[in-house]
This record gives sequence, C-alpha cells and structure tokens, in this order.
Amino acid sequence: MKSSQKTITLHDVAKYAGVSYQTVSRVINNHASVAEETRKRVLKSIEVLNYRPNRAARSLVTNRSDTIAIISFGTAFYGPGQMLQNIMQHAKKNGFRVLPSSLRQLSHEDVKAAIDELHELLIDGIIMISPIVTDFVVEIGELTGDIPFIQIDTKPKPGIASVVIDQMHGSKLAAEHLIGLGHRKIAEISGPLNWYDAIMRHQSWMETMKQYRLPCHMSVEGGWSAQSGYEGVQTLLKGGAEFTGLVMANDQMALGAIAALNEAGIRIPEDVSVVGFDDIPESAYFIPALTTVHQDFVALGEQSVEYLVSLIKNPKTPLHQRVLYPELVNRSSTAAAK
Amino acid sequence: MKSSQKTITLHDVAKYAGVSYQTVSRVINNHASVAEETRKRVLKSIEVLNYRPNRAARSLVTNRSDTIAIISFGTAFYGPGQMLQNIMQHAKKNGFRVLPSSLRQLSHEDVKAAIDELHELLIDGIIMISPIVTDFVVEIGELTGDIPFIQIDTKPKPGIASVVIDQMHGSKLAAEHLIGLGHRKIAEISGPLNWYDAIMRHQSWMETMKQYRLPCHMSVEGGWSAQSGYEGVQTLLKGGAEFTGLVMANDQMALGAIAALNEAGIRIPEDVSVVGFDDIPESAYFIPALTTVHQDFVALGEQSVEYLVSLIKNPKTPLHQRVLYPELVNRSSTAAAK
DNA sequence: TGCGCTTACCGAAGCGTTTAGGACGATGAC
DNA sequence: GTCATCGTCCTAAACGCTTCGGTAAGCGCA
Repeated sequence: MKSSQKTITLHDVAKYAGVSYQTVSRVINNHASVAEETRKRVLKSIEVLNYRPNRAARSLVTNRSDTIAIISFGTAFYGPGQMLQNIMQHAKKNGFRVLPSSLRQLSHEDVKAAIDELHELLIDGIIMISPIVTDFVVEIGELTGDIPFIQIDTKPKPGIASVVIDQMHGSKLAAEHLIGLGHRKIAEISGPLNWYDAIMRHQSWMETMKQYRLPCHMSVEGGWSAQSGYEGVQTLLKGGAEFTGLVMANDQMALGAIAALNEAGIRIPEDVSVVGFDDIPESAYFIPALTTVHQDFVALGEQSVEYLVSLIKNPKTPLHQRVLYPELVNRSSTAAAK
Repeated sequence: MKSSQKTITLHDVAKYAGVSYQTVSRVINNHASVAEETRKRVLKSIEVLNYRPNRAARSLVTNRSDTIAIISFGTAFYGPGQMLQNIMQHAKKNGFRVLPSSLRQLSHEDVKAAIDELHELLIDGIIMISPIVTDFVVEIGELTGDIPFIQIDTKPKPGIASVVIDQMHGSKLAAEHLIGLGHRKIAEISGPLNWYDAIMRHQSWMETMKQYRLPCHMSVEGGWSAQSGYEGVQTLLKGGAEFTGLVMANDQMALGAIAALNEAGIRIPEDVSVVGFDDIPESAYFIPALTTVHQDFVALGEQSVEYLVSLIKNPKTPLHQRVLYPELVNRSSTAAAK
C-alpha cells in the first residue's frame, strides 16, 4: 500500500525518454512519423514508469470514449439476459467497452434519463434491448440525436436499425410440428401480451391454426415464469379445455406446465405433447426432455455489435433490419397424436 | 436528424443566464453561496439550452468518475449472474454507474489487464466476483493500488474486504436435513472442485458426514450443468453406489440428477431423496418439487455495494468480512428414509 | 549550390470542467 | 463615519490529453 503516488503523465514519460510529450502521444496512438528507435525508447519508458493514459483527458479532446451503451430491460429473464451477455462479449472483442444501464421500467422518462446520461459520457453508440411494446419508440431516434443506435428484441420499424429473431417463424415451427404429428386440438399459453416476443408468438400461433382451419380459442396469457406455466395449465383444465398439443411461450413455463399436467395425471407425450421456446440448457433434462424452439443469441449478439460498430465507423451505413431465424429442436415431449 | 449541433458548455449557459461560468458550476454541484433567485435563473437556462455537463471534463479535474467496476467471472452461471445483477441494481440506487468487465479466464494477466484499464478510467471502486480458486489473490491488492476494493464469492482472506455467503453452512443444512430424515447412505455430486463454492460445499458435506460417523466416499465431481448432474448420477449408479440420499451442488445439476434417476427407475423421494442448492425460481416446479438451499443474492448485492461505497467515502473504514447465511427450503424431493 | 519534398520531431492551443483566491457591495457594530 | 464581516459572484489556473501548424535535417535532382 504505497500512498498517493503522483500520477504519471505524458510529460513524465516524455522527459524520461528524452522526447517531447507530443511524440509520446503519437506512439500511443500508433501514428506514423515516429522513428522505430524512438518508438522503442518511448515504449520502454512507458513500461518502466508504469504509465497509464488518462481516458477522461483523451475523451475530453476527442469527444469519443470507445464505449457503447446497452440500454436494457428485463434482463432477469432468459432471453434479454442472454442478449446482454453476448453483446458484452462481442463488444469487447471489437475493442469497445460496454456500459449497461438497465431500466426499471420502459417509460419515456426512464429512457430519456438514460440517454441523457449517456450523452454526458460521450458514448459512441447505443444498443437498446426493448422487449416491451411502447408507443414512444419513434421518439427514441430524436433522443439519441446523432449517436448511432440500434434496437434489438423489438418490433422492427422503418428508419430504425434493428437486429431481431423472427418470433413468428419460431412459433409457426412449434405449431406446425404438432400439427404435423396429427394434433388437431392445440392449446397455447402465451407470454405476457405487452411483450413484443409474446405478441408475435401468440399471433403466429393463431395464424397458423387458422391456416390449417383449426380452432384457436384455447389460449391463456402467462408471465414467463414456471409458476405462470403451472397456473396456466390449471386454468385451461378448469375451463374444460380439451387438447392433445400444448404450445408454451418459453421453456420455464413449459416446466411449470409439465408439473401441472403431471399432477393432473396427464401423461406427456402420450396424452399431451408439449413444445417450449428458447432451448435453455436445462430443457434437455426435463421429464420428458423438452421439444422446443432454439434461438441463436450468440449470433444475435454478434450481429448487433458488428452492425453498430459499422454504424459508428461509417455513419452513412444504410439503416436496415437484420432478421435471424430460430429452429425447432425435437426431443421427447412431443409424439404423434393418438 | 439535425447535424452537428455545437455542444453547449458551461459558458453558454452562463452567458444565457447572465452570470459567470463558475456560478453555473456551483449550481450544478449544489454548492452554497448562490442566491436562490440566481439559482433558479441558471436552472432555467440549463433547461432551455438543454445543457448536459461533460463527464470527461469533470473527471479530468476531480479524478473521480462516480463509477464502480465489477470484475467478474462465470456470470453465465446462476450464482455469479445473480450477484452481478443485484450489484448493478444497488449501485445505481446509490448514485454510482457500473462498469462490468467479465474475464475470459481468471488468470493473472487477465485480471491485471482489467485493473489497468480501470485505472485509466478513473474508477472509484472495484467489486470482484472471483468464484474460482487462484493463487494470486494476494497480489490483487497491489494491482488495485489505492482503489477501494472488495471481493465476493471467494475465500475470505485477512486484509481483503469481502462479502460472502457461508457455503459450508448451506451444505451442512442439506446434509443434516437428510440425516435428520433417517438417511444413512448419502451420496454427493459436487461442483467443479476449482470453484470456491464447490470446494466449501464438498468439504462441509464430508465433515458433516464424518461428524455423524457416516461414510463419505460416494462423491462425484460435476460441472454445474444439468448435463453434469445427469452424468454424475449415471457414474454413481454404474459404480454400484447404493444411496438413499443425494446432495447436489446446485439446482440445475439436481434437475439432471432427477432425470437420470427417473430413467433408472428410481423413484424420488420414495427411493432416493434429493437436495439441491441455490433455490432457482424453477426448482419449485421440478418433478418432484425440489428441496434446496436458498441463497440471498439480493442481500449479497446490497451488502457489497453498501460496503464498497462506505470504503469509497471513507477510506479509513476498517477492512472486514461480511458473512451471510443460506437457508433450507423444504419441498417434496426429500422424505423419510424407509 | 539551390530548390523542393519528405521525415521526424516540437510548441502551443484548446477540449469543458472544478476550485482556490479574491473583488465587490451591503450590513452591522463601534 | 469607519472597519470588519458576510454573502454573492468572478477571474484564473489547472487537469492530461490530441492536434494543428511549423521547423530542422536529410535527400534527390537539376
């Protein structure tokens, strides 16, 4: 514990190396026009003095911070949480720091406050994870000003760059999987219907059912948790619903559903086939192993960062939507209808 | 999309309000000696001009950033992930920004690189989540220099401030719960034994078994995942182990274990009682509902931040360890031995 | 030799804040 | 009426870095 070592600056290094402080700056920033020998001498001095550049000073003059911000909501849930993780990882690979700020609620004030703060911090770009439907998405463009900005896990809107996973496609895969197995009576427990993903999956389930001329009235709204899946099944059963296929909005809910069906003496997949969504690592160890829809969050993170970085480096990069597609993972919780 | 609006500074606000820039600074920083009327006028001007202070400039002169860093490892796992989440939340409440940097590996180089970077950023304090046993913990104190620093989820060491959950206590609760139910043949599948938590739980299980004069040779090392729990049980069974109680290192592993036992025709809890660890939200919906050990990650986050903040505000705060205790949650995966 | 070009380096200015260290009136005590 | 005191505000000097313009030296070419 040495105390109050005076911080060493560019000048100290310069003096030690016998050059001007400006030359040291060039070395640090890999500029040309520095003789190889001088460069080495400077690098050596930096090492010896254990010099660390002061980012605040640099930011002050460059107006950049090599940092991208992630404004997120709902990261306690699997999907948004995975997105956050993967974005952080890929941002680092691209040489950017990440500054996450998770919102308590997806309100205009909270978003504005968050973006205001980011302005103060000279953020280079923003990725926003906004899984909940709001009516102020359009204004966000104004709030961010000219900071490059992309949205993920949300409803694509023209004029806003975004990277999304096609939820409708995923949900359709799930429904068609059951239909293909001969099921005709298919129930659904959706996610909370103010979440973009939940709405898309729900709509797609309905459309698919209609497309095959099957009834789509057996639907209950849940809340992403295992508990809500459990209760959702109870609601369906109490309401007298008869079904041999069950589409769940995510894997946790599927777990709860399986527990409830089990308690009611309904066998899976003999009596009812269950499909989940997300493909969490645990789903292969449910009893029975869960058939589910896999979302590639790694690719989502990769694409988001890559796109944002290109937006930062070249502001004229055209705004567009990038769409990824989920896939069905077939396990043991589904079987042919009797 | 307006282009290149010149950034407004303290001076612009001052000019607009008809005061000096220093007065504006005082208003922003809530200093005394500003007449109420002047203060209002300044605030008004700030609003009108949509002024946002430049944090980099402020940091440059104050040498602070109101930011605490979290150096973490293994946040993809439930425990560390929860810690990170809760710390971020509580830091925000305390008026601190959070800058997470997750390490690829818990090596000396990676930690040094991370801390070096934090030095550049004028970080106010560091919380380190280091769940893996390393031999360089001691040096960390040197690396951080005089930046306040606390460790969590690690082996408490004298001279290093830390907040931890007593893993040995938790594991003892699990084992004693089974013993109390009359079980004598108790197996264990531990976490990876280079993780601090795993070691503590494993040791404590052994000690507890010895304390009750029970054999403690039935133990397999796992890897935190459901898969490893599944495989662990298979290993035990193949090895001819006979047990009526099973202590798992976490809930995901317990899920895998249950699946494996199920496949082997072993009933839970009739034939074997299973105890998990963590109390993840889903564990209540396992089949059967899982008896497990609950860790209070909210409290852990709260305590960590509070302690670090006090360390920042008053560097003379004495270094100590804060220990929290887990609790047993009794559900249906355990029953009296036959 | 003189010209212009390149290479390697330097000095100075400025980024937007905070923070001493005063200046200036107004106030109250003597 | 004078002097000290206090509240309010201001000027000036940093903080550590990048970058613009400039200079001296070295080189080839006529």
